Amino acid sequence: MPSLRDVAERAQVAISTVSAALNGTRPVAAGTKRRIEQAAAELGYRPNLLARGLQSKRTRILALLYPAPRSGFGLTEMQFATGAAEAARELGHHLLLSPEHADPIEELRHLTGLGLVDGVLLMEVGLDDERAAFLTAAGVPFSMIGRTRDPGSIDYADIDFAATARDAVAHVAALGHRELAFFNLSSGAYADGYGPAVRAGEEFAAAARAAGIGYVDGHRPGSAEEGREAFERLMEAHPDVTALAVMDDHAAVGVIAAVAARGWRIPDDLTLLLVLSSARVAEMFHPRLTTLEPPGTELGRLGARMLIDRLCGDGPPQQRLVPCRLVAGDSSAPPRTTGREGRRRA
Amino acid sequence: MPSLRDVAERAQVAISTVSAALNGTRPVAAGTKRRIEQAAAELGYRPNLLARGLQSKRTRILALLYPAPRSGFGLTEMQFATGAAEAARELGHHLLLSPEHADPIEELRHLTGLGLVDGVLLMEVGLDDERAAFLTAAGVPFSMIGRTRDPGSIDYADIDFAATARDAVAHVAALGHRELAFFNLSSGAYADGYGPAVRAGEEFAAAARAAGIGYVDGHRPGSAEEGREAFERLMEAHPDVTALAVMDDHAAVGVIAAVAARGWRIPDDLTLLLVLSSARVAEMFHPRLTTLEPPGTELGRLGARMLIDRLCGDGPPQQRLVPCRLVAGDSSAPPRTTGREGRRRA
DNA sequence: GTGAAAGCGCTAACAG
DNA sequence: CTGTTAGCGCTTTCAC
Repeated sequence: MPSLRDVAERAQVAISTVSAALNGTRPVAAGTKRRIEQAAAELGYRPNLLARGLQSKRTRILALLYPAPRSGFGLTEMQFATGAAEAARELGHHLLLSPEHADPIEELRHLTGLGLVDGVLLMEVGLDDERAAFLTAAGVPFSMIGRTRDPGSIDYADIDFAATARDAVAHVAALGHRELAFFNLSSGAYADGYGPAVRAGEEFAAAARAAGIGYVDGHRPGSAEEGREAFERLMEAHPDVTALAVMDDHAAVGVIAAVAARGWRIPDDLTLLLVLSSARVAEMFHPRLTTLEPPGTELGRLGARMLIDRLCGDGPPQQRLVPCRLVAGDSSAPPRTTGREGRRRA
Repeated sequence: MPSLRDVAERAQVAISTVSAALNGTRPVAAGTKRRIEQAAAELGYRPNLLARGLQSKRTRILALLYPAPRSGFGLTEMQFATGAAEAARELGHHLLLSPEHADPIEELRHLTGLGLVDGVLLMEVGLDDERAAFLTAAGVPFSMIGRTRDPGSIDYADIDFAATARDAVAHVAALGHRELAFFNLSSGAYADGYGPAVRAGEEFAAAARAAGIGYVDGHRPGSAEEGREAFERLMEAHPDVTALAVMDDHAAVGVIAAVAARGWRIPDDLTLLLVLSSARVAEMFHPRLTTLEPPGTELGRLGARMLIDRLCGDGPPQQRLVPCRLVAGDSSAPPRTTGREGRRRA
């Protein structure tokens, strides 16, 4: 690998001049600059990032803290990573994929102490996330995909649950539904403080209220079996519900089975929405479910970009909310008009 | 951040002694060593990886080349990344997630020229992969998840398609099936030289032959619609087929629809196997499909580990094949005994 | 405009 | 066993 010195020798100038010419750090005569650039090109010179980083205290490397995959982990989480990696790349940075284990704080202390990364990207952020508190205290630049309860001036990109809920409610309301039920994420799979579960729950309730349509929640099925049970209990207690929004993929499988078991069909007898699941998963269902697809790639990109912005200069905190995209499938239709016999057609 | 010098001052020894004590590079008196370790601990000293890398020419950073996600991309690819990142971490290394774009070779040249990474991990390896050729020529250490047509002495971890096919065939044969069909990956979604498609195709044929059961292939549906059509054509041409192995998730959706359309049920009238799809996807189906689940995490781990082995010392090339895990679902059963009316029960 | 020189934090000879 | 010294490749004063 050729170094600055090799370029300097070939161009017959001093090392510092080469550095200046290549980085534009200070004015260099046009002719000299051309000579240097040519020499660099001929030698295939690439700046050594380690040397540069050692000197400048900036490595242009970001770390994405990647929690150990748990149930419910899927495409969206992977999109965070790929989106962040792409955005980083476009902005001349690199992305380290840093798996988290038993003691996130200790690992964070270690990682940031290495001098290897300029900043950290947090995902799967809890409402009271200790990592965020630690990084703030340690003065390490970071941004979040998701957000804590009170993000203060921390940069973050999160799902706009209010808009998502509004869109979902508007979608079913437009079809004529007057009674909507909501199955939240299981309290088992996620700690109770898990942001998406809390926020989605609140916002769906608010959106339904604002739209003046009936609303039932309280169920939190986390598996197909629980989904089946939840749906049966729902129909017992609230037979007038005609539309259902489900957060958990597996629960949706159970709901579909339960619907079939009572001789009903989707969408004729029940409008089913899958919330926070990717369209790719929705396509696995038959009929294809209407989905509120989380903007995973976009959030990853935003998270990386705002972190890089922060590293470069400091502006005001960037806090972005992006709604899920409603992808209409074949699981939404006007409400059934009778009880058990299915919807009458005109 | 405290440096070696700070530790040296506090312990009243020379910098090089601290380095030696902390790295075990050369013998250090027990007492001195203890003093040094204590000083380091008190200061919270962390070695600066940049400085170390600059000097030692080893950064302990690996790059995983991550192709732009395309259709058919899923959990398995993510598992490569998380598995590799975890294994790297356990072995004291870091993993850079490096997205690939238009010109993989140029990007590879760039990445390796930066001096940032010690080695490269390739995934989605083609039978004639130009990246492998480039890295070999450039003398950059690398390993592959997947493999080229002729891997020579390159380290790789790949799926054991022969064992996978054998297991799948044995599974259906044990249930009593005598006629198996195989739907390969679409030639559209993947270039014709895509290893898994080619190898799985060959090995399923071989396994069926070896087991002495009838075998039909040639279909390559890449979507639900194509899956539906393929199944109908299959049943027309080969009405005696009772078991079907499908490589593409979406095609499986179509097959299931087609099965239902002709009034059949799974598994009573057709045993359906999903090959190379994660159990998580299989659970989305109803009934839950029997799956041959690719060892994504394992392959990622192996890939990282063999690369690190290669970087440390050089032994013989490591070439590992890992079979898919057969996860029995509710889509396999003994063959139907009659044509259209479904299986008679005893 | 350009060059010489110091030094980022570390490792690895080489003396002692 | 321990200290001194010389860089790794780069950025950055500071003279000229």
